[in-house]
Formats: sequence, C-alpha cells, structure tokens
Amino acid sequence: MIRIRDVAKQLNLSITTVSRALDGYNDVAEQTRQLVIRTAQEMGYTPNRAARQLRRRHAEAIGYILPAARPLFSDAFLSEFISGLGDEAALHNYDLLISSAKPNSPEEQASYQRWIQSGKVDGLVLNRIRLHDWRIQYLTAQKVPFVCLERSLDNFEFLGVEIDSYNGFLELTNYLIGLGHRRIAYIGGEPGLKIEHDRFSGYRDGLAAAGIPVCLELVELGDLTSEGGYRATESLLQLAERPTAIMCINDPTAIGAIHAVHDHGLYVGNDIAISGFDGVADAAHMLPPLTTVEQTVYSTACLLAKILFAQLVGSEFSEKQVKTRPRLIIRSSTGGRRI
Amino acid sequence: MIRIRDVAKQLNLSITTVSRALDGYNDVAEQTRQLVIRTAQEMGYTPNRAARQLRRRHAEAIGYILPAARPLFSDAFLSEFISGLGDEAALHNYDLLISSAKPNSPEEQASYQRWIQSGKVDGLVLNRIRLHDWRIQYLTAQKVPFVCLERSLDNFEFLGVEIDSYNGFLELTNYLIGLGHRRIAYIGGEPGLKIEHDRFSGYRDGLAAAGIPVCLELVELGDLTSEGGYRATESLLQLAERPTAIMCINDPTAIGAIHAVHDHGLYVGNDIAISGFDGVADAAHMLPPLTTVEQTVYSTACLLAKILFAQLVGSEFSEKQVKTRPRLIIRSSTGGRRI
DNA sequence: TTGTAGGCGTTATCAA
DNA sequence: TTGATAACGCCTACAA
Repeated sequence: MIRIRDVAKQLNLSITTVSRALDGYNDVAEQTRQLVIRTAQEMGYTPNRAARQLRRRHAEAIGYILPAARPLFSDAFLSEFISGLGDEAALHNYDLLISSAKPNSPEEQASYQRWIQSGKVDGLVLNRIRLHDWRIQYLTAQKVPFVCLERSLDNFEFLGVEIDSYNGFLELTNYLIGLGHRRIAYIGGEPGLKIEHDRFSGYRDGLAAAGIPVCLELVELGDLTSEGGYRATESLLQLAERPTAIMCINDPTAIGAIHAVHDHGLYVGNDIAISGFDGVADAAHMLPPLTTVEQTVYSTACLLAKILFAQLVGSEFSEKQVKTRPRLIIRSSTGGRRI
Repeated sequence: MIRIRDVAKQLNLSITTVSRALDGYNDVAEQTRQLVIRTAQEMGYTPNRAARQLRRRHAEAIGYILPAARPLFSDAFLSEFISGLGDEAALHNYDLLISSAKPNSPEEQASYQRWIQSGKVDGLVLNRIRLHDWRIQYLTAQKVPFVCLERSLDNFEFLGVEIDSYNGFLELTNYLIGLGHRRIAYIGGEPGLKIEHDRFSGYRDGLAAAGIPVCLELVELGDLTSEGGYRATESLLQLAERPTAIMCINDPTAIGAIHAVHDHGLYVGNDIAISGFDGVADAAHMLPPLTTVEQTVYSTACLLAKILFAQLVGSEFSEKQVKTRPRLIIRSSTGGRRI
C-alpha cells in the first residue's frame, strides 16, 4: 500500500505539503502542486479511506437497504433504482453501500442502526415507505441526512421525491372507465405501505367519481411480486362474475397477472385489460406490452441522490422536495389487437 | 456519537478491558464481560468502522462493479445477483459496495484501482469476464482476493463459479435440431466476452455435429439487452429466408427478440422458436414463457460470495472452484400452443 | 510557502 | 485479569 508519506519521501517534501497540494489548497506553490500531483499519480497513490474518514469524520458513502421480502427476489425496479443511485454517487466520488432486509423486521432495524452508529454512511435513501415508518422517526432523531421516495404521514419536513401515485391511479381508472369497464379489480400490496394507500385511494376515488361502488371481492392483496400478482389474479378469475380489467399496484404484479390470465386461456387486452405502475424497461417488452404509469425510475433515483447530496455537501442543487406527476402510458394490455 | 471510551468511563474500566470484553477475548473475567456487554448495548455503542478499519487493516466490505453499458440500464439478472451477494455478505457482517462502470472503460479501471488502493474493499466479485481481462491480471498482481463468475483465458488459478455455457448451448442446439429446425440463428454479445465465446461455440459445435453449416447471415451481434435483441431480430426477419429458430445469448436479448417477432405479426413458438439463457424469474412470466438455460442466478451469487469469504476469513466453506451445469428449461417459446 | 506535531477511535503489545 | 501506551494513515492548527 502506498501512503502519503511514501509520496512525500519520494519528493523530499513534508506530508503536509503533499496533502495540501492534493486537496487543492492555494497556499502551495503552483510548481510544487503540479509535481506532487504528477508523482502521486505515477505512484498510484490514493488516500486510505479509513484514515481519511476517521479524520474527516464522514464516510463518503450513502446507503440503501433493499426491501427484500424473501431472500430471493427479483425486481426490475431495483436494478434501475440502484444504478441511478450509484451513478449519481459516483459523480460526487461517493460510494453506494447496499444491504437487504425484510421490511419492518428486527434485522432491518439493526442494519440501519449499525450503519448509522458505526458511521459507515453519511446519508440514506429510503423507499417503500410505510404510513407510519419508524425509520423516519429514528433518522430524524439521530439527525442523519436521508431522502425518501414517497413520504410518510410522520415526516413533515419531508425531503425527497414524491410520485403522485394518487393522481396516476385516478387517471388510469378514468381511462379504463372511459373504455367502458365497470368491473375493475385492484391488486395491491401490504396495507401499511404508502404506495398502497395512495394507489388504492386513486382507484377508489376514480370509481366513486363515476358512480361505481368499490366491490370488495374485486380488491386483492398482492405482495409487489409477479408471483403475488399471479396468485391474486387466479382468485379474481374464479369469481362468479369476472372483472373486465385489473389494475395492479406495480409492474411485476401486472406481469404475474398477465401470465395468470393467459394460463386461463383468456386474452389480455381483449378479454381482460391489465395495467401496471412503474414503467420499468421490461414493461414495454411484455406481450402484450403493458399499459402502465411511468415514473422514470432511473432518473428519479438520480434526483433522490442529488437531493441527498445537496444536504451532505451543500451542492448547488437546490430542490429539496420534488413532486412528480407520473405519465400514463397506454399500450395494448388494456385493449388492442388480439395476440 | 458514543465511543468506547464513554463505555469505559461509565464502568470505571479501562478502554482496553472494554474492547476485549466486546471482542470475546478470554482473558477478561466473565462477570466483567457480561457487565460490559450489557452496558455497551444499553448505551447503543457500536465500534466506529473507520477507526476499526484503520487499525485492523481491513474494510469488512466486498465490492461489485455493475457492468453498465449505458447510464440507464435494467437487467433482471443483476437484481438477483446483487441480492445474493448482499445476503451472503450480511451473513458474515460484511457490507456490499456497489458501483457501476462501462465495461472496459477507463472509468472501470479507475473504479477498481480506487477501491483497492484506498482499502475500501477486502475482496471483489467480477462477472462479464472478457477472454483477456485486465482486471484479473491486475487483481492477481495486487494480491487482492476476488472471485469470478466465468473464467478468462488468463487466470489459471481461477477462483469462482463457472457456468458450463458451452454444454448448455450445445444441449439447447441439439434440442432445437431435434425439433426439426435447420435455420437456427444466434444473437450474441460483444465478441471479447467469455460467455459470448462459450455460448457461440456451443451453438456452432451443435450445428456442426448435425452436419449443418454455420450461416453467417444468421449470426447477429446484440448487446445483452432487450433493445439489442429487438434490433438484431429485426435484421434476421428481413432476410430473404427467415430463420425458424433464434437462440439468444441471454434472457433480456430473448425478450427483445420475442417482442420483435410479435411486432412482425409472427407467432413465437409457432412460426419462430426463441430461447434465452439465465433463467431469471421473469422469463417464466413472459408470453409465451421463455425456453431458457437456467443458471439459478441468486444461488450462484451466494456461492460466489461464499467462495470469496472462504479466502477472506478462512470460513469453513472449502470449495474454491465450482463448475455447474445449467439446466435446460423447455417452455412454449420454442414450440407449443399458439397464443 | 513549507514543516511540526497532535489527534480522530480503535486494537494490540506489553507491563503490572 | 486489567491498564497504560503506541500505532494505523490522514488532516490541520500553528509555528517557522
């Protein structure tokens, strides 16, 4: 390992001078600076992170804990989300630390506490926010910078990005009603989730505005995965009177729904309309292509990270709170040619 | 922030004693140990990671750099892969550090060097290995522990997991030939990739064994994404004599291919057979469900991490090199009912 | 403009 | 069984 003292010795300079030349202080002769920078580069010197962290008292890393309900999970949303966070972090020369935990589990709590208390990360990114989320209370109390995708009912001084799920689902519901659907089912997620609350509300209010009563047998509980969507759809298809449309809380759920409908020998988009929410890249490549509400996951992740960095390093980015209106993307899974 | 000295002061003990009680040394009175552990817990003490790293000279973190060809990418393979690495790392109380870089770019090189030289990670996980891969030479020279998914031609002392892509593709080719296909196309990835080499070889040798010449117009270059698969398939469909089957290097490519075939008004599984490779969860939820060669991404990632940890902490896991035979999963994208 | 020295919080060596 | 002390590599008052 090459240390700063090795560079200093090589140049017959003091450690101080080398350190300051590298860090861009202006009290070092320009000529010396150039020499130092060049030599450090040649020698392949990179400051030891542990030492720097200890001294500077920050980690130059942000953290994100994956909401993994089971050890094995797969979610197209997450790879886009992670790459957005990672790219933005890299721009600031920060690292992205990843862990995974079952939402609302003791392990989740332990992970957050360990990261905070041990100083491994300077800030955190949260998603899958619960209506009452201990994470927000905890991080606020600990004064740890964090940003959220979606807000909870607790955090008044919300920092982050909020996707207007409610209006997205409202618009989608209106669209389906406009197509003539009356028996519209909904497959959601765990009740305490903010997105569940918002999206279901959009669905409910959309129906109400058209004078259609919410029919409880048409409301199913999924788990945000394809498997959950498949199972929930199977129940719906066994009803005496089948729904003519199924609105799914997210794209993976919708993908499972499409599959279930197909396995029942029915035609998606024709016999039954299916819609999702997220707009992950794969949604366009489904057969039939999936009608969805697009929230541009990658750029949202970048935006979240930008907001976090604005807090951490006082970067020029000034937005603290962004509310975006997702875009309804109509594809043939809600009607169109027979496949 | 609570430091070890705070705990020591609280108990009127020396820092040394507290440190050793917590670390499980046996030269501290059992009674003292219990007291220390309890108090530390009550006070919410967690060792500062930077200080510990500096002293112990390791980071308790492993790293993985995503092969992201473009800033925005999405790959079902990766979310499974990352969660496997993360779960296994968590089991050892290690963190997983994530970054992304364009394969073979100067930034990729800079990222690896920075992580190594700054001591941010104790070991690395590599995939998308190139036939001649500077990473392997560099990490070997630096004596940094690492594991690979797939091996290169350079590393004789290969540590990691090798999926037998060659035989997987051979078997798949034989299967398609057995179905009566003669014009079988191949959509691959960047030429220097190990998986491209192996999978193409399996395809070529499979054809050769059946006395079918490789027809260059049927060999297309993709980029491992759905978009690449879509474009390549469009070219194939414009040939005077269309292929009757298309073997894709991975599942995303196959998903793009299915979509392109569909857009041309043809029936996948009927007019044209399509196959993938990876066996990510979504493949089963495609329409039609995708025939693929399954490599159980999640458990492979866990296995890779296990091998890495065996090096890092001398865990009980003794396998150093695992070669797995992937499993051919036949679904209706290579023939079956019309959808 | 450059150098000296002290300390960040922890662990390890050695002495008590 | 416990405690004093010296590092780990870096940054930064302060002195020269």
